[in-house]
Amino acid sequence: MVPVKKLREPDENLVRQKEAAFADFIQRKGLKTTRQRNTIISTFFRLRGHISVEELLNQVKQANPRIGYATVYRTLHLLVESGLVEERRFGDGLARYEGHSDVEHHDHMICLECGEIFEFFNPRLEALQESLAEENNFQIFRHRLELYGACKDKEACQRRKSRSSVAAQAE
Amino acid sequence: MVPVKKLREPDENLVRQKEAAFADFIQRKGLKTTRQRNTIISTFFRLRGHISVEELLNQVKQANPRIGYATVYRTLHLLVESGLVEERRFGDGLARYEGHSDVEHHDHMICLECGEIFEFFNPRLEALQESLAEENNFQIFRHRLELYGACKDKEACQRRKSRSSVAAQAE
DNA sequence: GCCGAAATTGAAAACAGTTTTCGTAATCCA
DNA sequence: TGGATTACGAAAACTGTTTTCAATTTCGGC
Ligand SMILES: [Mn+2]
Ligand SMILES: [Mn+2]
Ligand SMILES: [Zn+2]
Ligand SMILES: [Zn+2]
Repeated sequence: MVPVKKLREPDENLVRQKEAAFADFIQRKGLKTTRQRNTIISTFFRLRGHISVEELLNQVKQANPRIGYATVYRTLHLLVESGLVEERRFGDGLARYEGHSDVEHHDHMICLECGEIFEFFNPRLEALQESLAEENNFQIFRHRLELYGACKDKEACQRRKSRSSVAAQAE
Repeated sequence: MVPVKKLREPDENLVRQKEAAFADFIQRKGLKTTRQRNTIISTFFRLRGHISVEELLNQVKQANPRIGYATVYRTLHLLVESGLVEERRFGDGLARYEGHSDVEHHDHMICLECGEIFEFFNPRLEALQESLAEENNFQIFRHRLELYGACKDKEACQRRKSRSSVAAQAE
């Protein structure tokens, strides 16, 4: 029931498809194709999970060490604007990015002990939000739902939980 | 059905109760009572809504212009630590604080046009989250649910919505 | 291919919100 | 009331992100 999505290995075909979609976007906007942007997006799309700027830059530098933060930030903004990528913030002060294989919306459970992030989607939950909004005469554009807690099945997370109590949330 | 909470005028008795609770907290921690902290907390508890640090400092300065950012930040941390106040972040890059008359948990709807924030609580929604977590062997410590959108009943918000499309979310 | 306007890059500076430092002042218990 | 301890406030530091700016690259038209 309501399975947590497993993070897929990025599918090479899908990656190419996205690269093409981004190229389209760039062209439509009258922007230029550059070596750096190509490096950045192809690196990004081949990563999985919720990637921070620093993580991405580190990977990118392996392909081209001269690429700097500014270009990565700028390219991520373009990716978001293109709709191919979503920005997330889970309260650790870093922006994280995910470019999902499927465009589906989903929500997150974040383990405060091991940092693992589970993704889930539940239609009843979504519908309930809609109906609550409706009742208050509110029109939802988007929402965010994050459950913070601990993995129950990992001894490590349960062990740590007992001493460190609830890890403080920074930002 | 599932009423949006109206922001109450802070009740003078409740405010005094909280001031006392904070004094207790300070004492239990072996900290000292200071004029500045008293000014800050009594100002804070008499405000309503989701207060930013700058907003609070502005108010505080009316009582004592010599109080600075550092002390306000430090006092807010203590308030959060005491459990009397919660920190919120709605994606505009500012921390906001609320000290609720009732300790109840609640979630938020945020109008991206006029900035108004509605609070709501729905037991079915909460229960559904629990059961989803259960299914994934996840233990929830806390969660955050925010619905971003627009007031349906304010012409201004509907008007603006049509041109500015969805306001971008900064942080 | 070459020109040149327009876009892009990268290093460094700027920014914004928040935290820390550090010298001075206030608190409060023995 | 002495004096160890805690707090204050201004300014500096910090962090993640954005902007600036001079130099480089792109690309449509010749
Ligand atoms: Mn995700
Ligand atoms: Mn609230
Ligand atoms: Zn959802
Ligand atoms: Zn809730």
